[in-house]
Amino acid sequence: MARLIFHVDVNNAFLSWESMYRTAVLGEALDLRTVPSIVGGDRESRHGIVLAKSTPAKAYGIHTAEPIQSALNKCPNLIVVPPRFELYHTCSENFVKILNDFTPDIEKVSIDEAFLDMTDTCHLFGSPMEAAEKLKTRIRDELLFTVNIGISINKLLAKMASDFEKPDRIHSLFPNEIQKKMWPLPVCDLYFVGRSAQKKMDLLGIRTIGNLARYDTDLLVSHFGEKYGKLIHEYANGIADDNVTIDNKKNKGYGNSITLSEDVTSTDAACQVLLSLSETVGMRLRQDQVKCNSITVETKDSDFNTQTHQMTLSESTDITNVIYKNSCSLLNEFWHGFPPLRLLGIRTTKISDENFDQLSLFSSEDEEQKKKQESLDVCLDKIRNRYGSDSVTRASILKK
DNA sequence: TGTTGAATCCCAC
DNA sequence: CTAACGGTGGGATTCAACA
Repeated sequence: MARLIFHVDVNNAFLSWESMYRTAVLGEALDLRTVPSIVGGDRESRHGIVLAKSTPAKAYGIHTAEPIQSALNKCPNLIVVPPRFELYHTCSENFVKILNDFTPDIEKVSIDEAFLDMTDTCHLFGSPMEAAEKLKTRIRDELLFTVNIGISINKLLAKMASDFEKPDRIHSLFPNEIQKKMWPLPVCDLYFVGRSAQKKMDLLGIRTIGNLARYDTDLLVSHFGEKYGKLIHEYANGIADDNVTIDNKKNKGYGNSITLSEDVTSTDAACQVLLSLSETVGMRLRQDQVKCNSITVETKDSDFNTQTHQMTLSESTDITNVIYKNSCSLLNEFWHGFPPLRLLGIRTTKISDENFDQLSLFSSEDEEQKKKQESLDVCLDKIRNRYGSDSVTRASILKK
């Protein structure tokens, strides 16, 4: 049975929310949306990239995720404002609340976009266009920011449609419109065609989505592999068999990484960072009542070369100290102070939600030790939840 | 022959 | 003239080890 799918995308999300807040709440006269402006990370601590741009900034060729310095070179009078993540989360929650009035069948893709399966509820609001119009208007009137809405029969086409002309617009992309509306677009506009695939396709003379759609499937498979070759060919033809899945998906991994304000050149300093990362990752595992059975340590050196090393654990864990100790030994396997490290990260995978304790093959002494560390984590979690994450700090971090 | 683990690469936002 | 360069999560591919 044919479905009706909406993709709703907040226009320039962080920047819209920021300027909405500044004008409506702080009473600032300037609307950042009307001038070349960006929300950007802190350059002092080396987090200086573009998080969101205004439409006038985009006209200067400024892209999301590019270095702020590079953006400033393109537009010297660019206005740069710091992010307010708590605000954005609130905006996102309000956004989803309104979506919920149109269908319960919502898949939130990220902080600023969602798929809606409107198949069963659209009739309550009129035609698909009328329903989208009502949704868009409610968000604009009540929340003071604009969205684009894409309408089609599957997620891929709906998403492609929402990316058409912006802002504050509704577009449909039904199968009979693919040739006219989607095929003329550059191939890199197609979902899942990133930098690498685009480069390869350029060499093959594939410039538009239409070129790709009509390209020989077997030839694509030979260049891009069985899986990806077929997928991308189907996408170019608007074929995607995907359901809107209501978000109860569980994480397959939990990770944290940080670019340090200064390169690290000693194992002591590096392990201190790993401890802090172990704390946050461990806390998230315990919060979700899951354990991990594999740990990966990631490094990025001063030349931006990244490396990862991983290990499987003998026993699943959610204990901060176990994650910490193993992370340190992983790092010590391949790094001894050189080259200087710009970034450190920990990622835990092989997640299980077993609520039972696996029988230990080890001594009761080890069991005792484990129980102690578990209750230490429980205790620290409680204190931090009640009094804030800064209320307790490891002595080893204070020493610095 | 097929599976697993580790390292790397790719993609999205 | 060159540098400026985030964080999180999902997945595929490649290779070696192993069953």
